[in-house]
Amino acid sequence: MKQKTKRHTDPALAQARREQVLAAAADCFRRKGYHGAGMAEISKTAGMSAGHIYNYFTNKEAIIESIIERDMEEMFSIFQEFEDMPGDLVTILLDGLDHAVERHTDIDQGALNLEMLAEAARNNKVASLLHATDVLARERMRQLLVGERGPLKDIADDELTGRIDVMFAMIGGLLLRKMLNPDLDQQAVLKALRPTMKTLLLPFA
Amino acid sequence: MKQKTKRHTDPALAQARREQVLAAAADCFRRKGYHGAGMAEISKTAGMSAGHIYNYFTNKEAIIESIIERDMEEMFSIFQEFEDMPGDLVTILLDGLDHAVERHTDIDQGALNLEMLAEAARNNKVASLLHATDVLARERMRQLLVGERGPLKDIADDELTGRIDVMFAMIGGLLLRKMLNPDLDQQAVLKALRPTMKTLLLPFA
Amino acid sequence: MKQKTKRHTDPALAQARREQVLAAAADCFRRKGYHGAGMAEISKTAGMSAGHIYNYFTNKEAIIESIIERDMEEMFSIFQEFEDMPGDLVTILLDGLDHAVERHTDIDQGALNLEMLAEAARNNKVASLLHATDVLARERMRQLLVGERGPLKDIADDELTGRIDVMFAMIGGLLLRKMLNPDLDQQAVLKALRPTMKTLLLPFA
Amino acid sequence: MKQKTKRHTDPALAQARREQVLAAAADCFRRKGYHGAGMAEISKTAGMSAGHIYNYFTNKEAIIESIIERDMEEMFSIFQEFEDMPGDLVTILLDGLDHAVERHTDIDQGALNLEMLAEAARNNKVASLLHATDVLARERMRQLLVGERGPLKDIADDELTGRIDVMFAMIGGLLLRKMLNPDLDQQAVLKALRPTMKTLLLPFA
DNA sequence: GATGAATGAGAGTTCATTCAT
DNA sequence: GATGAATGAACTCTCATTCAT
Repeated sequence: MKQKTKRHTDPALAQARREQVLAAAADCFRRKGYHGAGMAEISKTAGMSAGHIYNYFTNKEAIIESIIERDMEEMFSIFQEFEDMPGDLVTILLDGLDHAVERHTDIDQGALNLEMLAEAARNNKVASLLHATDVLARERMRQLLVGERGPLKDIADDELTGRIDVMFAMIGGLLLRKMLNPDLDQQAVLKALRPTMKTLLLPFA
Repeated sequence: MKQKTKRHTDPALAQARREQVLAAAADCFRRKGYHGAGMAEISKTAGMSAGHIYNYFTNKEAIIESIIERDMEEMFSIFQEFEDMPGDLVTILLDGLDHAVERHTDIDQGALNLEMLAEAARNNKVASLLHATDVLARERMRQLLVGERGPLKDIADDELTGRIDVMFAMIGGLLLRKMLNPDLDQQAVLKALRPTMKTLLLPFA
Repeated sequence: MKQKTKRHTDPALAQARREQVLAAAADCFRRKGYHGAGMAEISKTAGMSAGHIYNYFTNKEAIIESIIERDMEEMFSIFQEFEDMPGDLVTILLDGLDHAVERHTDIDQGALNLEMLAEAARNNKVASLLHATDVLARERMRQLLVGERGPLKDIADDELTGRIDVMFAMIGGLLLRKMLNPDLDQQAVLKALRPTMKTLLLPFA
Repeated sequence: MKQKTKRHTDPALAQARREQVLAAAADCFRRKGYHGAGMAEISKTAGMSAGHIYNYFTNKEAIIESIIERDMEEMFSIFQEFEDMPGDLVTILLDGLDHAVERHTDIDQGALNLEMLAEAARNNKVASLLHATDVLARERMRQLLVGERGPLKDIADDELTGRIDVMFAMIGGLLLRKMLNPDLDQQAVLKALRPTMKTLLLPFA
């Protein structure tokens, strides 16, 4: 429901317009929040009239939904990268922490993510999308960890579940840290993060 | 700006009224979010007229600001408890995880906290309050860890900084986990969380 | 659903405000039509802010519904008058034609009635109200005609049905006549109308 | 104003296009009403782009005006039929009632007619067209009734005027009846309608 | 001739805030 | 102190109309 089914004669143009809107909306949501940003402001940022946006999105909600879906796809590509990398998985994941910290301490993206989470608390569609995304992310992670190359092939299922949630909490929590502590020292965080993640990636003693 | 400077003839009554409003507002924000809850609903929940609220708070923003201040005080009392407990600090902190998980997976409180964080991205007053609270919380934690009974008396300053941020990220991140995965298994999380926190509380090998 | 259930401290004031709005809206609908008249215009005509109207009516639709209900009540009082009058019913009804013509050639009321009928074609709630009103009106008329004093006690049921519909068509149709022929001569109409109605009120030869 | 004065290179094609639009618009207005039907829907129904319609009609109003003109012509052809029929005029007119009832209880056409009448209350052009049509219709009827074969050659002029208005009210009113009472029994109506119309077509006793 | 992308004014509605009582 | 009637600006969304192609 997040994209108008309306046919456009020039699909490339339509896609370009859609992306214009998504970029503008993401920007506005970051700065003003979902409710704080009006369609007027979004349209001005997107460089098109407010009315025209409705040729590409059924309503404001559909815009944030599309943004979420876009993010979802991006997340999958990250998992794919991990899966495609050769070598020891623990090493790969620990090395990946640098990027993860980078990504989760981008204050603009963080603000946007918070908006989406806050919106999820009162908008079922948004909540469903986020839940679905999370289910898939956990599943991908699980398969990574118990797969052929996985370091946790032998642990109990619910222990694995707990570990994954704690990993995600830790990484996702960085976003909150950056909001609450803008001076967050990434290098210091990484130094503490690596041994901690290692604990989670290997069987407990 | 969060409290009217207006003089009230009966300061005790005024204080009671303020707390009535704060409790009602927190309740409404939890259920509907900051933007979703209207002054009408808050006033009904508080058992007083909408207009009357403005005798105690200059506007809606001032209400959420006051709620944050109240929460801040609550957090300090938790640190105080840790400090007052006798025995081994690592044990105390690890035992405290049960309560921490409990507190951070309360979905209503989580929704409210997310609202406040999201609001911080665009409301300077809210941001300042949260930042100040966080500075104090980190400081309390630091003193706990490097204090007389502390397990990390000997590590470098910036390493300690990193560890604290990761601990806070991990605990705070649980809030996000619960929002994204409402079926979160608290016991499984605790089982993974304890060894992980222990890694952070003791010098790395 | 046409009246807000919201409690008002001063019901008399509330009622007065409601009537202010209804009068203003009826006026605007007459002049501009239901769709042509905006809430802004109605509120200006009513002498209150647009927002305030929503304290008394849930939405614009509820306003036209209330107008219809008001008209419905007026219609019943007219039937009541007929029923309360002593004397020969045929004479009473024929004498009532003067008022009927008067009422149905009021061009403002006519315009408003047409709006309501046109709106009924696309608004189910309005249609239901009008249908319900019409059912009741036909029933009242039927009881008048077959009642103790009625002139058509002995005719078949479906003949009676047909007669009532033709009577109502004839009277209601005057409204259309006045719209199409503003110079309509009321006296001339009455001269033709009386014998015609008499034909309908007495058994056919 | 109802037709663009713009010159078209192929007038026949232009005329065809105009009729395409009129047919589509009439269809849409019937189903959704004048205000309920958008130019987008009309253009889709007409099988041409919205913009192109503006090459044939200055605006939406011009479309309904043209529809009225078309209907006007249709009405005249009905009178012509009566005039061309041989035999007793009273019989012809009474026999014509079947068709009249049929035509005036078509609920879609009725909705369209109501739209036009309602529109007349606020659109002078529409009002003028309808008035002019009505003048002509009354004149045709008058000539039928007082003509060579007419049954009312000897009655006073204003009595005739009144009778015609009542006849038209009765027939036109059926449209209202059908809107208010969709279950209207056509046969029962006809049984009551014939004697009533006969009363109007013959000198009063 | 024909398209439909694009506009922008204006629609109905909500809600934080004010103020007379 | 307390009320809630009243305001009005801002919101999302629609749609007749224009115009570059």
